[in-house]
Amino acid sequence: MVLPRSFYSRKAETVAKELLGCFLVTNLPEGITVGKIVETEAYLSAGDLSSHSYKGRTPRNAVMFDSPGRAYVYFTYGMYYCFNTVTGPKGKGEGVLIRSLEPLEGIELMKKRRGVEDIENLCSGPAKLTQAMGIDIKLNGAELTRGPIIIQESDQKVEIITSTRIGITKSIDLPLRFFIKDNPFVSR
DNA sequence: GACCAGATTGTCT
DNA sequence: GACAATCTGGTCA
Repeated sequence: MVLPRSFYSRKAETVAKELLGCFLVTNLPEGITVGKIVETEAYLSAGDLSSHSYKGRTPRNAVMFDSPGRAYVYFTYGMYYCFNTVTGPKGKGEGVLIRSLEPLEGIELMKKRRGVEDIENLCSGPAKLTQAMGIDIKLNGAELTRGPIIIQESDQKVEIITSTRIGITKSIDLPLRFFIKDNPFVSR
């Protein structure tokens, strides 16, 4: 079952935790790839100084203020994309960054896109997984309730560990990173 | 293993 | 003009 919009309409921390174990699917002309979400981070709005949305709406972050359940894809470091889901009440500016996946289907395509052979190196980081899944800026604003990117629910129970977020320089003390315990595909 | 430099460009000040 | 929700490949141990 594809996760409905109501799933995303809750606060980012809740969505971030519940996305763990779910399946991210891209269906692009090159083929289908599927990965299990094993690591996420919540980004809030006002008060979260590392969130793109904390200073208000700009052309870049506009999608974060749009409807929950959309994809917020941004370009960073001159060469990488990161993938988020928009969450929370519409207009608030919250989102969840997908940080790593466990590759499940389309692994040969992932290897080709990434240029690496090691399975544990295919999707174990936010910029790695966008490359492996074929996600780029053209998919910014896409609806996750219908293709070409969707997220499917999972009935698996997972054990969740909480920690501080990675790769940021502001609001570094907030416990908004979540990952599946003992999963080898988590980044770092 | 740990640590460091370099890549490369959109975005905001 | 500074910096970025990163990754890779190098050095040194």
